[in-house]
Parts: sequence; C-alpha cells; structure tokens
Amino acid sequence: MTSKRDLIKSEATRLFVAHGVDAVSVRDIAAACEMKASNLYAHFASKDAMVAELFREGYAEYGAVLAEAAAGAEPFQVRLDRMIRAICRLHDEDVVRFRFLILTQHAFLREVPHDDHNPVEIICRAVAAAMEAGEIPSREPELMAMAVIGIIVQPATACLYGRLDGGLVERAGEIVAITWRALS
Amino acid sequence: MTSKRDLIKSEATRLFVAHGVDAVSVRDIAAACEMKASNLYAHFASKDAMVAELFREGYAEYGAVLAEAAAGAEPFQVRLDRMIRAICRLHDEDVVRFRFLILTQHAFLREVPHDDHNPVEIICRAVAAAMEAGEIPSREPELMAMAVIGIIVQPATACLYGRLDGGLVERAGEIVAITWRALS
DNA sequence: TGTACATCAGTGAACGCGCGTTCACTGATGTAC
DNA sequence: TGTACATCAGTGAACGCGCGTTCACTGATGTAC
Repeated sequence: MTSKRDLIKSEATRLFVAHGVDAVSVRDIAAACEMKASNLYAHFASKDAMVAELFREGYAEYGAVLAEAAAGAEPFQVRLDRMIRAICRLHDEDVVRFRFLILTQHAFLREVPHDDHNPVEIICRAVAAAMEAGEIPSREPELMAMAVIGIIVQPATACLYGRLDGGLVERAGEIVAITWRALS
Repeated sequence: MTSKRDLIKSEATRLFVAHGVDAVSVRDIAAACEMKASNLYAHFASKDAMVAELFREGYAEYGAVLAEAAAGAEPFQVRLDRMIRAICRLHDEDVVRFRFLILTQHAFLREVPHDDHNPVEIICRAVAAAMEAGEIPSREPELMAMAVIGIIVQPATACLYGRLDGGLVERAGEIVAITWRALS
C-alpha cells in the first residue's frame, strides 16, 4: 500500500503539471487527496518544501539512472545508446514526473549542484571524455552536450503538447541515430 | 523616444525573467518604471493581459523572422542555414526576450494557433518539404523538426544558466553543422 | 471482560499578508479667446 | 497679456480575495492491566 505521503506527492505532481505550480493551492492538493489542507502540514513543512522535494528527488533519480548508464568500459557509442534509451524509458514510465521536471526546471536549476549526480553534468562529461578518447571529433564539448540534451528533451516537450503521438521508447532507436550523427 | 508603454514592457520582461512571472507583482513592475502600480492600468488592461501580450508579440516576431528565412527557392541547406542564423541573432540581440519566451512558453503554447506564423510549425513544414523533395532522407518529420529545435533551444537555455559563455551568433556555424548532420 | 490511557491521522476555524484592481482626485501642460 | 477650460499622465487610499500557514481540538484505533 502506498503511503499518504506518496499519494500527496503524486496528486500534487499531477496538478502542478496540469495547471502550473503557482496556480495550484494547498487546498487544491488536499482536495485531490480527499483531505483538508491543514493535514498536508503533517507530511510536508510547507508548499515550497514539497515542490522542492519533488524536483530534487526526480532530478536526482534521473541523475542516478544516467550515471549508471554512462558508466562502464564499452565504447562511447554503446554507452550513449544506453543513456538515451534509459531517458526515453524514464519519460514513458512516468510521463507526469518528466513533465514536472521540464516545467519547473527554471525555478530550481540555479541551485542544483554541478556534481556527479547532475544529469546535465553527466552528459557533459561523457561527451568530453569521448572527444578526448578520440571516439568522436573534438568540438566544443558543452555545446555538443547541449545538442544531445536538446535532441531528447525537445521531442519530450513535443509529446507534452501533443505534437508527437505516443512515447519516446518507440522512437529511442531513431533518437540515438540522430544524436550519433550530430556528434560525428 | 521610447514610450512609457515600451518602458513598462521592457522592465516587466526583465523582472519576469529574473524572478518568474508569478513572483513579480504589479507594484514591482511599477517601481522599476518609477511610477505607481495604479498607473500601469492606464497602459494595460491587467497583469495577465500584459504577460500575454509580451508572449504573443515575441512569439509572432520570431515566427515572422523565421518565415522570411524559410522562404525562397534556394536548396534546403541554404534556407536552414539562414533560419538558424536568424534565430541565433534574435537570441543575442535581445537575450532577455528570448529567455522570457523560453520561461513562459508552457503557459501559452497550448493556446497559440498552429498557423503559418507559428515558429515550430514553420520548421516542421520546412523539414517535411525537404524530405518530400529528397533533399534530406525521409524520416518522421515531426521528430526531426523537434531535434532541430532542440539543437538550438538547449544551447540557448545553457547560455541562460551560464553553462555556455557568450552568445549563439559566434556558434551559429557550428550549430548549423550539427543540425545538418542530424538531418542527413 | 471492561476500563483507562496513549497515539496519531485528520479537522475546522481562524490568522495575517500581499496580491490585482478600482476610482475619485491632482496638477502640470496645452489651447482658445 | 491674462483668464478659463480641456486634457491626461500619474497618484493615494482603499477594496475584496485567496493564499499559505497555525493550532487547539476530535475521534478512531491500539495497548496495558
């Protein structure tokens, strides 16, 4: 059985994605959980703390999954393939959470540490290492890393707005191919 | 001389980008313009109307610039080059407005018409036409168009967060090259 | 078995605050005669 | 030239509202004896 805390988190995420964080009140969240607003404070210190927890938790899990996919001694092409498929899977498995991260990133990205668990950082380092190892041509690593991220995130955003039907997993092979050509 | 209305628009845009639309009150905007909040209502019907006008105006201008760059009988490669350089120029010339559009897109994209002046639509059509004309390999056009957009927008976002120093114009040639490889 | 107590998720009513917005009014400037 | 009036950007005070948050309290459930 999922805890009340998890119920609140999932209902809140859903409402935030549907209407935007600022347009959703604690009373809205409570109503979706069939409780009163005051009871939310038995589970979270404040609305802000709750939003921050949702973002940091999601962002950290993405970082962990990506770090695992990026590790290993295989050629960069194999690891890149694994990373992209991992992200596509994360997207399709919980599209609401992916969207929450896209929508709220601008409120939190400034305060997220640039460490080993930062998804953007992981991709930057993997791309830079592949260049140093001569596995792909040497270009500005940060720019190429951003291109890689854009090639994945923009289709995800397109799914959000109904410009792309279905999910990303079914397109993962194509996305990998686009990315590989871009980096070549 | 710039009108008071233009002053309000530019100060508001600046504040919205710095703190987020919901965190900026009409009193904040008025203070930045050295006037009182009540006087804003001589120029705009409401705060919401003002934000909507800023978005629609910016989005429409981007659409117009892109439409012009996309037009013509030249090969797709030439027109794509012109489109990407045009966007990079728009970004560097008024980085605050570009960021405003990135940050607020999720509040407005749903209600923007998918017509000839929609920047996303223009890129989608240009890519699809190039495929039909055999200028680039045939793949899912919407997915390829999203990749193109991501390759430009993600570096712009990286500039926003200081991950990339400088602007996009200096990188326009490289961005064109990445995009062309991705589409090939 | 019944009684007394502890626990704890959940409630209801209220709080102060800052928000967007309104509107009667001001006061400087330009215009007509 | 002076006087009377029109215009209009800008003001000050106030409005109602919904927000996040607090806190004394409730009432069902479990536990000890």
